[in-house]
Amino acid sequence: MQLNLSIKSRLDAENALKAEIANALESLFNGNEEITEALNSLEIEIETPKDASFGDFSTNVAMKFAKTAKMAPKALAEALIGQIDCQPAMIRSADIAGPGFINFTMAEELFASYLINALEQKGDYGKVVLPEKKRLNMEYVSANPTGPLHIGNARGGAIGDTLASIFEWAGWEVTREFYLNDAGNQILKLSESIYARAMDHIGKSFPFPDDGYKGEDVIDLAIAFSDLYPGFENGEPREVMEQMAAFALEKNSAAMEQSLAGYNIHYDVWFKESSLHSNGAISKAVSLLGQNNATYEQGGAIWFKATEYGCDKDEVLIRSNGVPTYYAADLAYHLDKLVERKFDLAINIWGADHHGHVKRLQMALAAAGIDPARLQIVIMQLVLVTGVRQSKRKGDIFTLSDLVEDVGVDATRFTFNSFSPSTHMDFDLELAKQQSNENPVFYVQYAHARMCSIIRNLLSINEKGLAPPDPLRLVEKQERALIKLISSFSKEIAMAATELDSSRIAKYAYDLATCFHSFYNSCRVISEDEVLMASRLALVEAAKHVLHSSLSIVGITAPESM
RNA sequence: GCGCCUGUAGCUCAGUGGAUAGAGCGUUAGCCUCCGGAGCUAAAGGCCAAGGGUUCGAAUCCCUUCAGGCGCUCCA
Repeated sequence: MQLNLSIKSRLDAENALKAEIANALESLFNGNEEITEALNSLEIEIETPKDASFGDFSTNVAMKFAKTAKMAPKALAEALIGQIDCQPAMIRSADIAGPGFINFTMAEELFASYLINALEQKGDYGKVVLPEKKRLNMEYVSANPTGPLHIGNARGGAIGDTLASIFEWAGWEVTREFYLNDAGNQILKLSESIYARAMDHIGKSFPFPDDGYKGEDVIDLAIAFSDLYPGFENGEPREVMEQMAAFALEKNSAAMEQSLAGYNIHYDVWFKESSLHSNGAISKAVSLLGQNNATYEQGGAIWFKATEYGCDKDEVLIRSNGVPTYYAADLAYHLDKLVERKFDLAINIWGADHHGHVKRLQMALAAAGIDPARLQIVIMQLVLVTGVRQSKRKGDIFTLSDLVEDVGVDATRFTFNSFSPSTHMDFDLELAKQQSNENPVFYVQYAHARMCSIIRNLLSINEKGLAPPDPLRLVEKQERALIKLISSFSKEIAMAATELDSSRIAKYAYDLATCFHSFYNSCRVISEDEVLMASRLALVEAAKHVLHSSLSIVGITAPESM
């Protein structure tokens, strides 16, 4: 048996295969300068054939390059195969199919190498080590502290937290951050709402603001405040409202932190918007744009020349009353991330109702001399709950805490991570509650519990000294499929990070569970054949590590029994 | 009116420009003397919203139209 253990995963194999194909093309067209030059810009793609019977990998390079090479796709494929070196540790055979696909069947030794690496690396299998550490700031939820977190925040939290873990697996150093909007008009509106409710509570009347916060939580805050500060109604209303704002901010942000902790989300940094107002960061940001000739004054306000940067209209940075807009604060905040704190990349998860802000913010960064690609925004479409959009300004909302209580953390996080962010989700609450037992998350967790059970059952035999596993014995269709899926884990992580799509990992975990259940039903692990038993046990162990890792990325538990 | 997102099985959703468009739920028929049946194996179910275009090849890229969601405040 000749093993090349440096090929640890599907990614490694793809890269080796690409190099092999590139070499073959090189030697095929050696001497033809025109074609050799075109080769430099050719991207060789490796795919999985639709049908496993076609082989393990395929490439369309012969079809793609046929025109440049001035050859028929099939003829080019034929010539290419003639140049490819079939080595014992890698490629076993290559053949042509359809209009000019080249299908590769890989050597058994390759799959053995995957499995041995997965067993050795255990819970670290699939982790990427970058040559140079990169730093990511991942900001998500960042809800206004004007009330409890709602179901849309639950989606953003699930997506952001999982994407953060994906980047950690992809080799990045990640800071999880919450931007606390503790300044601005909405806080004023909140304090007016509380004041009106508090007056109402003590039997006095005060007009409730037109677009005030009507939720139950505001009444609770008002009652708590009036109990704590009896006689508040004798104070100057504006001063009392300021006290109320501070009181509500503290209560609400603590409540948000607690709800998020109950949802298994923990932040490294809670960044206060108010700090940008008090430390001069906002005026610094605005004058930076001024220095770059990107602002002007009109009607007493300072404007950003956004149209010069391709936006629909110019934007106010400093109002005529001297108060900076949210926009100016957001610019200062992102300059703080990218300049002061020197993150290589900042990713924000925003609801679709903020999508119009994406270009404006990126262009303001550009005007400040920052590469706008260093800020990536993931827009998630809004969650509808039985046809009603969630808003804090109407009463009767369904909160994150309600959701966790009714549906559970695991099912909620798995569900939100099963849909790509651009899906307009309709969250059917009744169905989620009823079907929580049929939820796909249990199917995946059951697979993990089953793996653990098999390993437990074999523990006593294993301790007595089982024969060493021989991965080359794993030749059944289901065994091979499972090894291949295990080896694809790092590729899934890489793709999820590149596409900023957290849903890939939950889908992968589901596929892995399906693949394992299928293996379980057709291949018995416990067997008279001790080498086969040891080999299958090794496969189950490798699958368990990878399933456990993928569940931990999604932020849910991997139970050993259920 | 302008911009962003979406339209795929009865329902909820996947789908790297590639081969016969896939899952789950629901429907129907099977499967343990045996490692956990919260499982497995099948069947049925499709004009990929509509119409053009690009090319060896389009659910995927481009244009137009239709339908739905969201945005277009000196709000955040």
